Amino acid sequence: MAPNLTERRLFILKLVVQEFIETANPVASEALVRKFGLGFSSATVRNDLAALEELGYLTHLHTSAGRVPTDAGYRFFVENLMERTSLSLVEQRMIRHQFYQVRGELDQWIQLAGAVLARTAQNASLVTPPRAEQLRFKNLELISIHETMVLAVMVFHSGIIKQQTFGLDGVRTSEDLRRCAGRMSEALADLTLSGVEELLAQDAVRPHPTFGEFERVVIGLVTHAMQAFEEQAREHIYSDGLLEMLSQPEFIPALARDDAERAVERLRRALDILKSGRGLGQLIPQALASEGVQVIIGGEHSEDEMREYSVVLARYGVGGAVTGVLGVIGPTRMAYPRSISTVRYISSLMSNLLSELYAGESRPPVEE
Amino acid sequence: MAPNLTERRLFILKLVVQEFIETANPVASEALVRKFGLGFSSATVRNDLAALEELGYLTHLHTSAGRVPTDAGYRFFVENLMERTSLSLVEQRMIRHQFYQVRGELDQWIQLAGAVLARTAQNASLVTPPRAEQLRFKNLELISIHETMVLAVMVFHSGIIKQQTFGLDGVRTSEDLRRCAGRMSEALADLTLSGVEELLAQDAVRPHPTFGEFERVVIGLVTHAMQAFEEQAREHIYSDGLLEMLSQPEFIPALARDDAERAVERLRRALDILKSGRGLGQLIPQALASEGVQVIIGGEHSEDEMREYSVVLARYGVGGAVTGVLGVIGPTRMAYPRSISTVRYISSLMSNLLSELYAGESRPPVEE
DNA sequence: GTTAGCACTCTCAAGGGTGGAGTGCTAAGG
DNA sequence: CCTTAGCACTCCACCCTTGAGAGTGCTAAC
Repeated sequence: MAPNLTERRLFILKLVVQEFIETANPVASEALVRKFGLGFSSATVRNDLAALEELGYLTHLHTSAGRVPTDAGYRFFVENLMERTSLSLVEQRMIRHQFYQVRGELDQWIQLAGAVLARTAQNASLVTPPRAEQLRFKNLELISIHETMVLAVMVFHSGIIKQQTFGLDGVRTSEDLRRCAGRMSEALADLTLSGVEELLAQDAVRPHPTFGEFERVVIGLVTHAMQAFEEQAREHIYSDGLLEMLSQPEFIPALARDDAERAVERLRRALDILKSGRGLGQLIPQALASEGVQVIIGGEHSEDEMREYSVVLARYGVGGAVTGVLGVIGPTRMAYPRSISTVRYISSLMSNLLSELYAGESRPPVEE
Repeated sequence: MAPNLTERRLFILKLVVQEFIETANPVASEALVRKFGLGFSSATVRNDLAALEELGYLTHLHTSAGRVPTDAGYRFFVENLMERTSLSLVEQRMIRHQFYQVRGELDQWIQLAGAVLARTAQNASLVTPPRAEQLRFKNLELISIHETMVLAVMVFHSGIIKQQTFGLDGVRTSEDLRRCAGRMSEALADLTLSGVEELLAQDAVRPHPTFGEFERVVIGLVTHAMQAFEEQAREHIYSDGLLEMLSQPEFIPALARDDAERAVERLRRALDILKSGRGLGQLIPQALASEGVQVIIGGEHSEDEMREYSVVLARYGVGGAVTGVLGVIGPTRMAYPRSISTVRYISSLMSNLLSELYAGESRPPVEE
């Protein structure tokens, strides 16, 4: 800690950050003294504020404006000043209850997690589906939709399902299809993508005794589906809470300190980020490789588009087996303590649910 | 047609609407004469504009402002003045090509339709998944995830799939599960929701000979899934193109005639409508029951929230069997000809794709 | 090191004036 | 009777000014 950071200055920094987070207005020396009944005068506070500005933790937009935290200021706040809180037990219980109501429906969890994150942190949320690092084939079913049209349902370990329809050359009975599906299921069981590809390659060299044209088409289909999935899983990000984020003053022209113009421009930018995932860059893979809650603040992003946003992320999942990332995204003036505790809670809740699903053993109840 | 609607007045009305749609600025008499080289003076145009205003097709916000179409004006334009155009062949081909690339993946169609609609009409889009008016059970598969956890995959006619995991009391082998699934598949085959419910009810009165506790749990699961689906299908609307809609001047404060405030308020409203489907009211069921492209303009909506928006909708699907709705939503100042032709094209394209899938017979190629 | 006092800076909101755009009306012309 | 030129009138949009208020930075005294 820098030498000229006295106890008092730290305290004042903390107050400034908290106050700005709460009110979204630049905070003035006088106001601090008044609001918190500090035992020293506003002139003293002014000196300290100037010192904190010198250190790079605060700025002000013009001479007669109050102070505003810089990214470094938020960072310092998050690392050293913030009190580590948890969601209230009531909130925790309400959240658990909601998850209980959609038990068994994995894809609902993701949506629910997104919605709860957004609502609780009052910002946008993003969730990636849990992803096994390697998809393993489990089972195949072929269902005739009509004479020449077949629906293939592929089930993978970890409960992921892909469906795909395709046309036939000739007509096949359902019995025929069922037998074929059984045969294929056996042949492909437990294979990963590379395993399936290998099988296909071998078959090209020395044709498999029981495979016909049809079987090869199906294997091609499976390969395609697995490839598509691996690709898409890397990309696809579910997001929610635009409306919640929009209720932040940064996006409300009347309240925005600067031009109304910019409020909307900001909004467009935010939408773009959430929709395309552009700007998130390496954040997701990075979070997947880390433990605990990651906080990335404004200019710390590698992407310039994110200069005005902060992201709070955490990994969830069981062991190294099935993992995803979830988090909150919002303006740098974000209620970090709340966002962090929300993300932490939801990620551990999701981890528990997943481990119940996959390991059959539940961890001790989530507690903070 | 009202008696004092001369040829010329109709022509002028058409020009005003087109011009306003294009520029988003109130259109002045002088400007019309200049831009289109009309063979009569601005004073004449002014008289006609006044007459058209008298008839309720135009307004102006204050004495010295140009004319703006009313909802009735748009309506008249759409019904009587607009030229019925089609998408260019190049566009049609590009769109077809994109659909070709995701052939076989039904849920991708929906997303693609949403994206294409939005991009082509430069507004937000909404698409409901194709829905059979009655879900019919086809097939069930039970897959053991681990000892006490089972994944149920339910397949319905029309290729809809639902999955649900659930816990077991005891341990069961996969062989056991498979047999059970086969038994259940047979028992429930081709039943609708009410059929399954009836079966369950009968079983309560006089227990089915081959059903055990486990079978009853599974039937309960199926019922639940079917109920959830029927409920959700009614509700769930996929939407896209927020960004496209945001690029309309109505949402850009600098260009909005009125306050910047309102541009953002409008936006929040639009987001809310798209996310919750609130405000769409009876539109979807109505569109499902109609043929052709429906246009609902501003105040014609039953819901007041939609006063500033128009919706262009069309049903798609095969016969009465599997149908959905897709369309475009945007400010009343919408490029109706383009929106309508886009919606018409995409809906007939989707219908073709679906009929290929379900009927095995393809309609003649889509052409306008 | 702390504080009171004060000059200075900058924003924000309100007021007033001006130019321009566009209409509505009237009276004259075809 | 329809069309048109001319003109007064209205209202917005923009600019400028002004004054109040907020908050700082500095200085000198404690």
